[in-house]
Amino acid sequence: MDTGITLRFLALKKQVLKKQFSRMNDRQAEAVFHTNGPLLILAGAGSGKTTVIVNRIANLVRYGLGYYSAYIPEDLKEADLKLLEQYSADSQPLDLEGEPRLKELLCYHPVQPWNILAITFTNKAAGELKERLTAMLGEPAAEVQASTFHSACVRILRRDIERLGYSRSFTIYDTDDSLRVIKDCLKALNLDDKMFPPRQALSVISKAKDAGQSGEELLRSAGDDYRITMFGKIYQQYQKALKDANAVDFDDIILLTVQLFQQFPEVLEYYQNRWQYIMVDEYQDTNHMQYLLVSLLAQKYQNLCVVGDDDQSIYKFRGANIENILSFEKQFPKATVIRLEQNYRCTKTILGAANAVIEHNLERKGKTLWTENESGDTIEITRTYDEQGEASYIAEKILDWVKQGGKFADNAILYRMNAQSNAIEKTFLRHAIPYKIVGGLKFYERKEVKDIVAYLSVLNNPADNLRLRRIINEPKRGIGDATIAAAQQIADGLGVSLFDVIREADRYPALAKKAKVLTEFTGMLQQLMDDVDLIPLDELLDDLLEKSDYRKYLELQGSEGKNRMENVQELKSNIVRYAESAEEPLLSGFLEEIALYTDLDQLDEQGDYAVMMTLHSAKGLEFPNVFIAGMEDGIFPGRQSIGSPSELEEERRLAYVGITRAKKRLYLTASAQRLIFGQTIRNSISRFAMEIPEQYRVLEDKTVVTAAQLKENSNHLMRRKLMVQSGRSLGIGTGTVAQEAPSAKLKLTAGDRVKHKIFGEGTVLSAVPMANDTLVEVHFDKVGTKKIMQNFAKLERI
DNA sequence: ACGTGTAAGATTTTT
DNA sequence: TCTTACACGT
Repeated sequence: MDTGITLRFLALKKQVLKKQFSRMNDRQAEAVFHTNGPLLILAGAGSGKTTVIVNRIANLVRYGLGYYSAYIPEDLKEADLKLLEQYSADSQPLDLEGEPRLKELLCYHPVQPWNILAITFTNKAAGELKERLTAMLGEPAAEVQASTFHSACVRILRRDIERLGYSRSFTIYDTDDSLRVIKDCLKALNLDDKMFPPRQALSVISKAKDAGQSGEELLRSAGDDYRITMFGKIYQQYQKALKDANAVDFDDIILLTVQLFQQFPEVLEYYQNRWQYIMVDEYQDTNHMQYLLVSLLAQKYQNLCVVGDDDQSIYKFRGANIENILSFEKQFPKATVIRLEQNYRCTKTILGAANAVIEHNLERKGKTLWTENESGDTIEITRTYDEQGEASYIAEKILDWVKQGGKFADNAILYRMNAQSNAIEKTFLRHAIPYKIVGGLKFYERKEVKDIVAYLSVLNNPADNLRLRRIINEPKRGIGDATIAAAQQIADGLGVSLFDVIREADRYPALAKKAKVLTEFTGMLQQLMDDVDLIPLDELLDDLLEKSDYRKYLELQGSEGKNRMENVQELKSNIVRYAESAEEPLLSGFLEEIALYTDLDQLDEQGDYAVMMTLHSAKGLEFPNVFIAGMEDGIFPGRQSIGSPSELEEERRLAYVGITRAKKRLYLTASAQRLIFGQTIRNSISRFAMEIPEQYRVLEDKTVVTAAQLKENSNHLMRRKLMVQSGRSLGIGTGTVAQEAPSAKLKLTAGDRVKHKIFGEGTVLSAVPMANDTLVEVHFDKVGTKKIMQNFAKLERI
């Protein structure tokens, strides 16, 4: 064959394929066309990393190794080149099925979608990835596995955990459950929980698990260190409790999977063959065990692509090991490294600020983002007198924005800790700004929801002692601590579960007195268990509410109970939603889903709400306008981090994440004083704000309070008392949608006589329209002159 | 066994 | 400021 035609073919093929991904810049295209071998993509904020992942998968599935392959199809003819030429300028998706010859020319070893595993940080990210893949690839996208580390591992464990001595119906314990177990262990070991704070114990155990250390190994490594010895004992006890309850914690999910792979090479090989192409997003936030997991899986084919940004590593406190990304090239010597440094999200101003701030960190790979976007508005740094002033400032800016035709949903308010949301929430309520809070009081952490989930968990896994004890006397059945302790003792003695003991309570003299209630209780559960696989899940929930008397119990609680019932109903609609979406709805499947669920996952784009969340939750999101509240030394960076250079760097990375969430406008607010944990503290402006070069920012000082504002503030206090807690009802971790929009505009003028619920009757002195309301000054006959917001106080004219 | 009251404690970030 | 734990009385 003459070489001219083959060379022209290879060049033309590249051209056609490149055109297929013409929206990629050169670096991105390089990442997309890289197929085999380890690949590290250092992707800066807003550099289109999800797009790259999606396109890379699409390329693998559609064209396989086609781009770089020197393979020449059989009987290549001039007509083939003509065919390719036809498409060489066309970026429309090619119809490979409709043009078989085109497929032969362009594809080489296309990858089966089910051979691809994409790991993301949150379920939401996994969902988005799938959505975008479906848009590009159509049906085959469904076969690609996109999930979090935890859900991928749970699926693996569901198949094979019996090899490790657990049963397949294992329960997943969240942090709260784990803490309770630790507390029980401390009691059993006769240890003081002040000497050994449960949280600290849990963190020690978590670190040990990340290092692959068992309780015994921790104990052995302790030497004569008393504290570590004790933590080792707690760890042993804790792990035994989990295993007895057939439960795993978050760390176990990863650790056990790794152990499964290490101890059973045939299982590992199965998954190595199953997932020949692995992609990991947010690689900077993986911990050591996750690294181990990934390297085991990728060992055979070495087709591992990790995407991350060392500057956005913000989970060190949770064990994330920034080393994973910093030394990827050492761990995978043949790795290709691609840097994505063009930012498509932010204005030049915002990006300049972000770059300048992060440059103060020493521990980094070092990269500088650039953008072709416009320079945009200057960053406003505003210092207010107190947190109410801060909140009002934010509210004002948002109302301005909306008045100019913008949406509430264009705005995000980010803060360092959830406690800061309160002041902002109240102010938004007052200004009728609709908002949603992500995180904070979580839906699945509410007592009534946890109770019902505990019931369901026990139905699924009767060995789950912890959850059984949670519900055994909820609602009250006359089964007290003494009875439970006696039963637990028998259970421990016989080496069976608590459930098995109380089910046959009449066999044990120690339980004789309570045998009737105990067996009634287990009988009730048994009836439900018999139905688990027979009736729809939502019916099961209804039965449960009746048979357990939980509904009755809530009904006796008046309005509070009503509220709780609403949350239970919300749980039920979640079950229905799950049953509709799952291929095979199972109780265990539902429990698994909610165990790995976070509030972030249900943040939807529908509805026009301003969003409030912590800086951590904001990772991966973007908004036209971003407010970062509490830009103060002592808050952000937090007090504890100021002494430690490495912690300070982590805080600075968090600042970097926050700043780069903004597409158009960035507002930083600091308060001269604020009430936190019941104490007033004074802070100076955050060093991070000051690290932004002056060319990008303006500083505005609003700390000087006018007399009118002071009065306004005291009115707020008064009004707050009137407000009671009107909100706080809606389900699923949403905050409350601002209630009533300003009611019928009653125009008041000086001289009008009005009536107020508490102050009685009075005469209007002045009325000044404000944001969404009117500030009226009224001289009340009995209590003198007051300034009030008209709509809020529901003034009536008489 | 259960409900009430008071005291102490805790507050970073979360799969 | 808010929640949780424990002690007390019933």
